[in-house]
Amino acid sequence: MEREFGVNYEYLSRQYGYQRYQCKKCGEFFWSRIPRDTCPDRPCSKYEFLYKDYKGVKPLSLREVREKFIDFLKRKGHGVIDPYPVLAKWRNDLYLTIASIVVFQPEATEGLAEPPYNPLVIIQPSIRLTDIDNVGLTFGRHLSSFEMGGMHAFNKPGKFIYWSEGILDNTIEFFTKEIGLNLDDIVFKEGWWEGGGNAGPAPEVLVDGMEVATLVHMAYKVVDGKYVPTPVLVVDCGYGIERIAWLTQKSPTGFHAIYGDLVREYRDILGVEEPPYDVLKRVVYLLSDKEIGGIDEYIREVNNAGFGEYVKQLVDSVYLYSILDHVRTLSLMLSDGIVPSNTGEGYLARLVLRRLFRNLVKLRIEYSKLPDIVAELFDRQIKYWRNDYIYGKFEAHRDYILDVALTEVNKFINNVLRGVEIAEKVVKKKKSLTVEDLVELYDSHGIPPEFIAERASQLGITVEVPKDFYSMIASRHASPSQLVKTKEHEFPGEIAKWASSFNPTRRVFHENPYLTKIEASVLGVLGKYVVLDKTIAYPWAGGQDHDVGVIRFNGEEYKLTYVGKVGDVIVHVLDREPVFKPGDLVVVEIDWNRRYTLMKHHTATHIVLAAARRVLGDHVWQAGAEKTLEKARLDITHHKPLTPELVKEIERVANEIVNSRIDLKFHYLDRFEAEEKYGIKIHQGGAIYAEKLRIVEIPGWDAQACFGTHLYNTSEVGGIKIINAERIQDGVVRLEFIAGTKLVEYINKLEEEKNTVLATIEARSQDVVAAVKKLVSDYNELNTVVNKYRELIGKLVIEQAMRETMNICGVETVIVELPSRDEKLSEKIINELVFKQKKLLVLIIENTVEASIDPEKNKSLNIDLRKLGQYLAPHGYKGGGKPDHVVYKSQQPIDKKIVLEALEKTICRENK
RNA sequence: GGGCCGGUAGCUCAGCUGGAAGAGCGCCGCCCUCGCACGGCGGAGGUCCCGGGUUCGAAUCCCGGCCGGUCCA
Repeated sequence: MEREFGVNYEYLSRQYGYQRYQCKKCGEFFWSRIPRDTCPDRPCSKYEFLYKDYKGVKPLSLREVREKFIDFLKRKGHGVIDPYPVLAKWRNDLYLTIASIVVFQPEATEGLAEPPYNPLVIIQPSIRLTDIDNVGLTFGRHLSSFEMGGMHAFNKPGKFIYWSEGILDNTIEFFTKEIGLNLDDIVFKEGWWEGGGNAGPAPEVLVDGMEVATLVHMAYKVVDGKYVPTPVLVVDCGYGIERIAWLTQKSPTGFHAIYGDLVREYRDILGVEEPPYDVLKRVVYLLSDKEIGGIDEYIREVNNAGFGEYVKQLVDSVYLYSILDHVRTLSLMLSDGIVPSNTGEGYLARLVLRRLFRNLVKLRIEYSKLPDIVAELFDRQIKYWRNDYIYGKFEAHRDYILDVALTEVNKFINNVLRGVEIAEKVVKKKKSLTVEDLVELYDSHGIPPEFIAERASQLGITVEVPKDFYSMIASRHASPSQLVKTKEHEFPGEIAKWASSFNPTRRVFHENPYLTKIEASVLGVLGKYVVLDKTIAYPWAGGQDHDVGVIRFNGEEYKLTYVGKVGDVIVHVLDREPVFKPGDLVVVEIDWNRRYTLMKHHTATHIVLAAARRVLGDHVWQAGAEKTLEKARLDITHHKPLTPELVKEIERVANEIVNSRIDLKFHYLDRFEAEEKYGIKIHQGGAIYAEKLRIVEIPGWDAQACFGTHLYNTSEVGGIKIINAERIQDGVVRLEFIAGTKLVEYINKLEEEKNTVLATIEARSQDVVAAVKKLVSDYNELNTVVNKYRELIGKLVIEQAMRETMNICGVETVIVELPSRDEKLSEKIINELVFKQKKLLVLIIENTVEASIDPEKNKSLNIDLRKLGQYLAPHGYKGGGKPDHVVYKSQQPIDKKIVLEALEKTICRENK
């Protein structure tokens, strides 16, 4: 199998004179034209390319590398695909585009749909955050986002494009003829690639220490840990566009090659000094075969290399590079519509944002200046990439990018300020910080331990941050779960199994959503479950509620209580077991009023989404939706809560679409055709993997892959009223709305509520506002009066109590009885009698008796009122309290005599 | 989707081993001052997120929910 599907090294040897060698350092095998002891890959080799004199290589900019790559493969018969977004909305197992092949998975790689061209070439910006800590430290080898030059072909039985020989020919021709390298410079290292359920041999293309391409021969599927040949042999070759540019330019770092003048602009903004050109290049060279785990190791290595005097510039530059990188990655993410959030892909954006901000802090940028600096950095980057093939789109999303950056930087600042407070509190309280404290501060409050250590040292406390801190965090979290679980209403296993044995049900509700009655023949019956050859009953799917109705047979009528989907088979659930059998003809009739409302709500949902995108921007995606008889619900991504004005504006635009009387269009297209025609925005309801997608189009406004039943014209919606708009989580706003005749029901309900309010407050006029205002002012007036009476009664009660003061064993005691609870009155009485007059107060209200004495006074008296309990308990009193304040409760009305006796015993014995 | 932290006066928060709801800032009035600031005295302002439970008694303990934050997928 290896030989059949594998890399044709034999061809490499015969055609190009390569021979196999084993690296004496790492032991791996590689192919070279000239004898070599070691492979030209780190850590076995340094970046030799930095100082090598390539005769035929001209320095190429990023753009030139891209152009050469595309033009070359175009000449070799490859069709050109424009870059896809980094937000992988067509996949439900990935958030971000991590490689060019991701664009074509799974439809093209599984043979479900034809790719747009075959073979094809694409320059695909890809995001990989796993190595984000290394960005900067490796001077350009690691980037959080990079351009992958993708060379792809899909070989199917009967349609062979090219395989290993073609891969090797193209690669060698590109690097020699287009880039100008000598064949002797190019080495192929044997490798194996595995990911996303696929695998295959994957030689790495190495040039003097730099891996410039990986040639994945995707030939296997991984099924239960075993390699199974794939039906489609996929050529998945990725060329590192940035690395190639760096190689040809031989600039000290990859960042110089990518960002050119922007490096200097960022230096000026951030006040970072440039290390001397030769020093920088030398350090990059010397460190290029080292594995550098962090900034401390880096400093050590710089010192070891003898460049200690430049350490500050060199360290600051690492942060600078990482800042350049993060700003570009974020601009990409935000341009493609990611909304920062505490969950999902939004969290990945926030992760990069927070790292960017932390790096700025490390460059000693003051918090107060952070917002301006951040805005400036994004602004410069957007300008730098103006009109660029890949990043030119930044400019169109400038407002959104800057808005998000500022929102997030402010959140970050608040978070840090709050974090410092929390950290200080803990430090002050405990005088020291344990590792657990650090973990909690980071995990629950997002405060990095470095920040705490710094703050603590200012307070004179040393805090040790363990080296493996972040892996401790990782181990604190549970093992990873599935990325996305699509919610489907599920039948019991046996029913699902039974249903899936039938042919797909003909979906007449798609052919004509206005049919209310149809004759169909029975294919299968299992208990109350029925499968027909065709149906007009819509199943629970795509967030649209199922239909209800009846199925008739021979004058017998069965209620259709639920309709569901098992794959392409539609299952009808009846109220009881039917008498009809497979082969019988039945009549299906649906509840049209319900269906029509659901249709209106569904079309309204597409309209509201279109309106929200128009009003708020392209970053708005559907994050969830549900259409029921009562109302429709649409969750959209947006970075801020919606103001009432914005909600009104969305509603206005939505109704404008209704009034424009637009005919909807329905198409069946494969994914690539649909994306080509309508863009990635068709994937609103999550990815659907199918040969053909059903596209519902509101021309000029919206097009999405959708299973639901829709109106033929927007005007049928009648009208749309947004009844609720709330933020349901960070980055997601929920809109709830109703359409059509539901508006009347809604208004009727409001009217009823209004009338109920009016009736309850016995208003004479129909003016609710005036009536409620009057009610409130009456209430306030009444309160004022009650307060005055409370004042008066309090005074009277207190006066009477004072007159009736008793002397119990030398303690001045007063008894007050109140008919009912009034917290404010009690408070007043207690304040006066206990704390000012220094009496022992017994307050009897309903079934409770409360005794209190001023704690100050009690210091000399030394009475423990809790002793009352001993004497009261036999009479069924329960309670307790503090020495100077107790409360006892009885089931019966309070008997004053019992209380007085208990009090005497308590005080008199106490004082003896 | 999961873990963790939090929700108390207009704001920032304390109180959380159950027992009379607090501080600072802000607000109102008075004193001091030519006036302001500072200072002093007095005052208003509370559904202790919601619901249930345990208890004589819950801001505090238990259960459920809502909301916010944060980390990780």
